Amino acid sequence: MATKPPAENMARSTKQRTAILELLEHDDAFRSAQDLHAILREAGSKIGLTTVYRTLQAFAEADIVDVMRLPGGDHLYRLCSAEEHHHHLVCRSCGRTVEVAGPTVERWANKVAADHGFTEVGHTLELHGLCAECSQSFKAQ
Amino acid sequence: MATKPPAENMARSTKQRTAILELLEHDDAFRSAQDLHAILREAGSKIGLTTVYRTLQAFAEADIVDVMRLPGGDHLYRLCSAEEHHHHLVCRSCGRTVEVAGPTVERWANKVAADHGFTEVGHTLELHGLCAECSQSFKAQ
DNA sequence: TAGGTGTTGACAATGATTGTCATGACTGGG
DNA sequence: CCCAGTCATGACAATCATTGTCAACACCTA
Ligand SMILES: [Zn+2]
Ligand SMILES: [Zn+2]
Ligand SMILES: [Zn+2]
Ligand SMILES: [Zn+2]
Repeated sequence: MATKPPAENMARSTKQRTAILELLEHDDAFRSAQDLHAILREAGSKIGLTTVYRTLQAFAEADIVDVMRLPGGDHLYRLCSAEEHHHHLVCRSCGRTVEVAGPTVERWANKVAADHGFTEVGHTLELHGLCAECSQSFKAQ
Repeated sequence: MATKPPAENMARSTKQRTAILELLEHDDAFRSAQDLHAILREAGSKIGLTTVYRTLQAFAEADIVDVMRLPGGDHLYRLCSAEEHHHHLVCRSCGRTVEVAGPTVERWANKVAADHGFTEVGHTLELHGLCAECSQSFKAQ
């Protein structure tokens, strides 16, 4: 149950990985591989789409980034500060994301699972809505 | 905020829809469109894959079935008894599913969202583990 | 029973993700 | 500093669930 090995398959440090990491550091919303690729190309990088996909996957395995799935099924990535288990409150308009801990939920989940005889329980939880700012914009039509 | 119109686009009753519905009625696990299609063909039906997809979508829109997404991104469907909002406790080995209500979670979600100035909040939550039976099998190696 | 319309199914198209593999970029040792 | 040994990259092909198309069909009702 320990945290995964820090960097399973990230032996070397490269321009591409650095570039992606830097992008993520200046962004508090979840982004897709395609988005990041587009941004990097826009900025003049010759990075390949495949590389972006692979790098993001590696980051995810190493728990360097959090992954979330869009209703459509696409993967989105975000650099998260919290080291421990947490969930996300995402603005469905601008993408702004807040990390939230859910001790209440964790307890509830464990109890429910136990009550039904389940073991090895895990869970996925995500909150989505309109952030304060976007709520305003919408109210003002 | 009322429940969606019962049957937006399901004007007629057909053999295919009946067949799919019947399959779902005798199954308490989530199944994919492809699974259901395979089973129906197996049983001699000439139903088309496209039809299964469309029907399942329609059922989902009409809140006749619940949808869940696999880590890989595929859609799974299940006929649910509870009419109100609920979540799922799924066995990741055999797929057996239990419906659970989560008043605690609902309250928690609303509070967290409000604390951060978010409005129009919704959430997705799912529990997965090993059911009592599968836990046994695994323990017995 | 016949017509109007919702449905079907074979097939093509989509599009994000993954596989391939020759070429290029790190890094540690000499 | 230079080189070999790897690991990483990127252009391109391949997957594969899902969606789009559209002519042939099946409901249902008047
Ligand atoms: Zn949690
Ligand atoms: Zn916002
Ligand atoms: Zn359900
Ligand atoms: Zn089970």
